[in-house]
Amino acid sequence: MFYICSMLSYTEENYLKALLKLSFQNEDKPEAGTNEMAAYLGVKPATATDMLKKLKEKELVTYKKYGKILLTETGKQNGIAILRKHRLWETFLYEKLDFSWDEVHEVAEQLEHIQSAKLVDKLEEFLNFPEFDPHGDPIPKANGEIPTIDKVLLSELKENELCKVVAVKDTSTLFLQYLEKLRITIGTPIKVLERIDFDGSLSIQIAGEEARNVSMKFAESLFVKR
Amino acid sequence: MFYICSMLSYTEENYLKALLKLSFQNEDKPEAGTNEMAAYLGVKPATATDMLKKLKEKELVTYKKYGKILLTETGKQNGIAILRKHRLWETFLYEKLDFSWDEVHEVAEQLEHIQSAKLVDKLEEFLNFPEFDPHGDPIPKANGEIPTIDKVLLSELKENELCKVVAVKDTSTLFLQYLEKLRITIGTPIKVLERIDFDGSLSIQIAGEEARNVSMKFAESLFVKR
DNA sequence: TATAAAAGTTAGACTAGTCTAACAAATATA
DNA sequence: TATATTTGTTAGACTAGTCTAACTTTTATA
Ligand SMILES: [Mn+2]
Ligand SMILES: [Mn+2]
Ligand SMILES: [Mn+2]
Ligand SMILES: [Mn+2]
Repeated sequence: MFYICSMLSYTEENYLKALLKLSFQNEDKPEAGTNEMAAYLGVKPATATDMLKKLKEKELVTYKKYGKILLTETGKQNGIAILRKHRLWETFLYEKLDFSWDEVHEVAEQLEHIQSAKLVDKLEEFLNFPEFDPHGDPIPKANGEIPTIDKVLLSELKENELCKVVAVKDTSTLFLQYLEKLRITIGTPIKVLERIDFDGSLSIQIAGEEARNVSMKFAESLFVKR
Repeated sequence: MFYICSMLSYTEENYLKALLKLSFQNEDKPEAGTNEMAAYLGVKPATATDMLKKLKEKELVTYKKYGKILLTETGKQNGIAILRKHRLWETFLYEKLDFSWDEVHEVAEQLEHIQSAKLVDKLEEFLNFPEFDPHGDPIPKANGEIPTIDKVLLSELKENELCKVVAVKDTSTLFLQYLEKLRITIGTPIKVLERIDFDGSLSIQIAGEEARNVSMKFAESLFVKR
């Protein structure tokens, strides 16, 4: 794969991954803006502009003054490589080292920058070629392919529909710990008992337990499979 | 342990570990000089001087202009913490990911800087509390203790003495790959058949195989236990 | 002990990544 | 369309870590 250029700094890698994540987020248009990017990375817009120029120089993004930012194919493949490492490490921490799913992200943010092609491939093998990380997000393959799964937001279900949790949209500690408290994890079956039109909240049954009301915000943060 | 201060940069950590390694190397006097340190780290003396001032400011080393450098207790404990991570990661790569013993060091140089107390302790547990890394070097415990083992250089043995390999002194790829070629690894039994006074070389028997001659340089690079 | 060599320091410069403050362009809104 | 708001850029400054070149101190040696 001639795409993956290995002389990227820790920081450049973070920008590429951010751009990739933003391109997933803004589904239709995979473009991003300077401010959006800066906000995502926790830096000031001026800082993002500078880095953008550098990434453009290296042909990792296309962009012109006051215009939108788009990853080039090389930029995208590099971003995917980081995302792959991130999710493999999260899986390692979760599966092998007993980290909880709200703890893995922070450490994977560091581990994703370790440079060693052998390491990532061996890690994947050691984990038995997992397709999804602890949050249900797809783990890119070595060739850059990203597994897909059909999923909808819990909020999209109709009354009496049955489903299984497949991923979390919100990966914040607060949400993940709330899910743990509700004993919801990847694979948990949920039935929608009632939709409350007033505020968009739902009455749901978790793994056959007694009914429980969850907010619209909650229902829009959980991906399920019908 | 109030010793471990976590706000050390990647670079500061490398300086502390280098100082610790040098203090082991110069057994009697655990001091180091500026040039020695710079050479070890692959930077120029001027660079080392600057960093030294910073480490002194943080009370991680004691040192005065034109004087020798010594780690403070805090500096030492921080250095030990890095060394612990380095050796645990080397063990992980070797034991779990099938890295060879000449490949582990480079990647562990990166992994040793990952910040997460939970990670290192869980990793140690996952590896079953190993006492020695793939090169036979002791892995510091969480409390800073460093296991010891009595070992001598192969070159110190007399004719007809029997021993087992316990560690390598030289961890260069060239030496490690040579050992592999000779089918010598940690635990391999060796018998000294003859000492050649002319050049300090030895005739040895490796794991009961036929006799073989090894140089003085070789014999001074291998630690064994009688 | 005088001098040469080795060891160590200082001054000044550079890069990567960041910031603030001022400005410019694009977009939204009245 | 004129103006206000949002979005993005530039200029200039700062920090960490590095370098080279010139200088100083210490140590070794004749
Ligand atoms: Mn994550
Ligand atoms: Mn994840
Ligand atoms: Mn090593
Ligand atoms: Mn080692």
